[in-house]
Amino acid sequence: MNVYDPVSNKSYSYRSVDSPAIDYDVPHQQNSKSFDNFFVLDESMNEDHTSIVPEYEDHTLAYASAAFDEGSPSIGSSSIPLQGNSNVGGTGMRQAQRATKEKVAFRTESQVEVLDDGFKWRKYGKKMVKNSPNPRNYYRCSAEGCSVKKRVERDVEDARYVITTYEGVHNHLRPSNF
DNA sequence: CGTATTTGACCAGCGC
DNA sequence: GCGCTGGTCAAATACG
Repeated sequence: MNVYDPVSNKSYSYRSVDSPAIDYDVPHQQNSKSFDNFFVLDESMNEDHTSIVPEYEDHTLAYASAAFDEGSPSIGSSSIPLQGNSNVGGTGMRQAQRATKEKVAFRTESQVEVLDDGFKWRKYGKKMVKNSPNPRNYYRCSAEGCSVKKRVERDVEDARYVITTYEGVHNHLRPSNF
């Protein structure tokens, strides 16, 4: 899958995170292998342009990170270095027993906020968040019966980066127009 | 004219 | 409680 960013005039290539087929009947299982319908930038890009954002850390993200570490060495090794705003996760982390939903955050260098990841999204909200001049945008997967959400916001002090957080597991396959 | 987006209102959880 | 904050709803609007 390729995504063209008209502003930076670059074309990004995506691949899916490799993992065995997931069991859609168990959407919230505590199974690190249930992330295979998320997409990350190609390995060549990872070292400088992308990383998993640790600020949403709770059980789920720990699982997510683990999955990426073993499935995708380059991501794991490029690790999780860039955090200037780790205070954001402070309250969230202690709520460990909140019903765990799959939640994965990516930090991606891009001029455009909406990276086309192969799914169709319907925007349903926009919020100004504290400690950031940038708005946060809320999207829902527009396939019916599918309740996957994502939120997109710009990095606070590095406007070149976009933070995208996916939540949930698609109950359908990716539309095949890629 | 049907569908997507915008945007203020509304709501729920949490700390005080 | 009350107020702040983040997340969602929905009516109005824009858009094709």
